[in-house]
Formats: sequence, structure tokens, C-alpha cells
Amino acid sequence: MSGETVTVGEAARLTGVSAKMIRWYEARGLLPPAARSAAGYRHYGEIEIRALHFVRRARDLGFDVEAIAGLLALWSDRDRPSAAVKAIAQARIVELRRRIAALEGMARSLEHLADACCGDDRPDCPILDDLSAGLGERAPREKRTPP
Amino acid sequence: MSGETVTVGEAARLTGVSAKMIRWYEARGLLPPAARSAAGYRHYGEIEIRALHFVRRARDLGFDVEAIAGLLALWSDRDRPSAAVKAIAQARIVELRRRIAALEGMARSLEHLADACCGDDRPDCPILDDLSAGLGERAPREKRTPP
DNA sequence: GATGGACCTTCCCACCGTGGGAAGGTCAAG
DNA sequence: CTTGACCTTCCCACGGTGGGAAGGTCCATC
Repeated sequence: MSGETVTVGEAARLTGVSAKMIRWYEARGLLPPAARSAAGYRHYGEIEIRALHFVRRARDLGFDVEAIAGLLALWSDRDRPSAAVKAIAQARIVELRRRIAALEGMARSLEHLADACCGDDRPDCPILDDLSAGLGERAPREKRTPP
Repeated sequence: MSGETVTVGEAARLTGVSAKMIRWYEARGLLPPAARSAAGYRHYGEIEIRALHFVRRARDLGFDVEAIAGLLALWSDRDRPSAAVKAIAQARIVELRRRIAALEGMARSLEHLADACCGDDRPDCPILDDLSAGLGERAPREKRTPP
């Protein structure tokens, strides 16, 4: 019979999506409203559990809510063109690569600065010098306007 | 002299930190309360502008508010040990590398999937297959305590 | 002077995604 | 019946950022 249904907490345990998040996804329209018991408890069957797994996996891949909603819609459409799915994935890849590049730039800058900083008891620090650079003079140690 | 002071808007234009954010940083204690005119307008001198530049630059390097507060404190302490600064920078580097690795993993998975997806009119899609897979394998199977 | 527009002030609300917790209802076991 | 685990909704918080309302100020121009 496959009539076994579980509550949110159980669904959370099964899928790795917290009960809070399950309710939140539902409220945001990402998931359809769950079936309710007479007392108002949400109940989830195998298909819903599968959808939650899907959401979890997509979330792990860095998709945001909108994208996941789109993927879910395509997932449940048996006639979807695979091109539509691929487009979403590729947009996500572009975004990921963009963010990676940004973080990489930061990391490299910082590594460069940290390498130049001897890191001892003395106050001379290229890191702070760099952070305060770009205006006029560098350090705030000269508190008064330089000549 | 050098009593030239500017308002928030001007400071924002000069430093690239929005007026909103300047006020927010002040409210969060990241920046000391700005001097006020009789009418209550904030006014910023060269030193404050410098600090804002510093904040902007640190933000661009991915430091969060707490770290920036720490860096600012060290920046204005002439006797700080450079090791303290370096420690903050290195912690940031570790965090950046961690996030880069996470994003990189996602990007690679997605690229792999997208490569396998032909992206045409047909519904067969390895991407969706992967997203909905893993139910039987990776998921912690229901290990209900026996009655 | 007055007027108008650009600016300032504070305050609230929104976003994303997540967690914490309160107040109250339900269910199953003892 | 009581107890404790669970459910419900609702509010609040976070980091940062933006939007906007309601009201006060500054300055140039008439």
C-alpha cells in the first residue's frame, strides 16, 4: 500500500532538510502545501519525501530558491526539454565561477599581504598599510595633516 | 585649519561606502559615533574618511564586520604587534579557501552533469536524474526502533 | 525674506536562509 | 490522566544591503 505517511520531523530526519526549512519552503511556494491530518499535522508520502531529497540535493549544489523551484517544476514535467534544465544548470555554473573568482582574488591578495607581513611583535604591518592605502598617505600614525 | 568636514552623502561618494552603510556601521559600533553639527548632521574629517576607505577595502577583501572592527582597532593602535594583524588575515584566508573549495565542488559537479546532458528537446536529463537520485543510497535509511 | 530642491535625520520593512524560542494543541505510552 | 515528545503558528535574530516614509535643514535663487 504505500500509504505510509510521516510527519515533518520524520521527513526532516529522512531528508536532511530541517522541519523549519520544510515549512519555510512550503510557505515560499517552493513545495506544494502538504497534506494535513485532522489535527492540522503535515503528512508526507514517498513522493513528497522524494521532492525533499531533490531540494536538499539542489541546495547542496548551490541553487537558490528560485532555481530550485524551476528545477522542481521541470522535474515533475515528464515532457520537459532537457535544454531547459541544462540552461538553469549552466547559469548556476556561471554564477558559481563568478563567485569563485571573486573569492580567489580576495584570497590571493590576502595571501600576498600575509606573506609580506613578518608577524612578530613589531608594529610594522604591510597588511594594514595596504588597507589604509589608496588615499593620500598610508598610515594613520601621522594623525595630523602631512606637510 | 584642515577643518574641512563633509556630510554622509559626500563621505559615501568619496569612499564608495553608501550612506546607509556608514550609518549602519556606526550603529553596529564598527565606527565611532560621528561628530554632529548643531542640526544633528554627521560630519566627517579626513581621518574618518580614511577609516571609511579602510573599511571599504577590508570589505572588498571579504572580511566580515567583526574582523573589520578588529582590524580597525589594530589600525589605530600604533603599538600593535603585526602578528595580531597577520592572524586575522590568515584566519580569513582559511575561511576563504574553505568557501572556495565548497563552491568549486559544486561547480565541478554541475559541470559534469551539464556535460552529460545533451540539452535538446527530449526530456531525458542526467541532471534531474542525479538530483532525484541518491534516495536509496546515501540517505540514512529509516532505522525505526523495533517495537 | 520666501520658496524649492537637494540633502539630512530616524524608523520600519524587505530580501535570503537559517536557527531559536514562546504559546498552545495532539498523540501515544505509562 | 499525566507526561513528554511532537506538532502548529508566530515573532525575532543574524549579516549586509536596499527602499521608502515622515520630518528637519541647508543653500541658492527669486
